[in-house]
Amino acid sequence: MYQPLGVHRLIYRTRIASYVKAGLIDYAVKVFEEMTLSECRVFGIDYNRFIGVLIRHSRLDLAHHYYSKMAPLGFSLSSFTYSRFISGLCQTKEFMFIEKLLNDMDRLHCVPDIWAFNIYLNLLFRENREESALEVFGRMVERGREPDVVTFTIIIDGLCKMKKFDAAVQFWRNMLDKGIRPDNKACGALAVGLCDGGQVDLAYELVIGVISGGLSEVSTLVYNALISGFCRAGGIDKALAIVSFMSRTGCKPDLVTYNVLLNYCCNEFMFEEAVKLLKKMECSATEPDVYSYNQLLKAFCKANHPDKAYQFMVTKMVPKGFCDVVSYNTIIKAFLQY
DNA sequence: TTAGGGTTAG
Repeated sequence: MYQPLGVHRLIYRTRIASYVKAGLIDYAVKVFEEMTLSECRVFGIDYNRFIGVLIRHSRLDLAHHYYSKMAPLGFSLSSFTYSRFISGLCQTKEFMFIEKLLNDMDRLHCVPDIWAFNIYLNLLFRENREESALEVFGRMVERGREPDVVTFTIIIDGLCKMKKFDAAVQFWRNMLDKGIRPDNKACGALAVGLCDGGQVDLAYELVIGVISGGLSEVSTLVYNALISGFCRAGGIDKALAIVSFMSRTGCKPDLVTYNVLLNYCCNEFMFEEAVKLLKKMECSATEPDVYSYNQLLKAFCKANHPDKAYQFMVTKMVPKGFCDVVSYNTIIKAFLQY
């Protein structure tokens, strides 16, 4: 009986769609394969849709396979599918193939979307391929894809981790010049990054600059990074000033804020302040944790009072279940040195 | 459907 090929094609498509809907990708693959071997023409759109499905289901090898089959037929993917393909390949770190897809897109004059670029940039920095990352950034700008706050955050974070602070700050300024408002994550990347590298004053200047300029609102984490940075650099006054500043902006100190300050007091033999802080915590909604108690334990030991430390441990820490390997190591070391 | 992870101890 005569049946036009269009009907066959429709049947194939329907079968594939129902298998995909049911999550039976292997069956869908079989039908697609059958379709390509049959007499009906398989169009670019069929490859596009099916490769899209394979990418969504993380079947990247198969997606690769069909991509190489479709190219000689003169078919190409849609810009959307190319972008999803690149994003997917970032999970499997297939750099060579990503580059091939980028070049293919160039030839077709289509540009990956912002997600594909950001995901790729992030991968390159995670793999310490800073030079390639900056090249990709240049390529992105050249092709007219405007970087956004996520792009800049990835770059700033990556550069700080590589200790390239000047370059990171340049990108921060570049972002502001473009009128992009740094959000909490962007401020976090810069604050944490610069403080880790000992550039606390610079971190403070840049981050507080955008907050007091009304450009950004940040979370406790960002303030904590700065507070901790100043405590480590011996700038307790600045640290305390940030604590009152954050409270004024409606951002309450949390457990980490208290612990950072406790840590400072205990290292600097400011025993009374430490006890006061601990009591304040015990009375507040922010109850101390094992970290907090370990700070006090350390303070007793540093003051050459392992006996008092032991008392503190037995009466205050053990009943609350707040003793860990750090507590025991601290006290054992103290008794050995006593 | 699609992304940025990062603050405190011995």
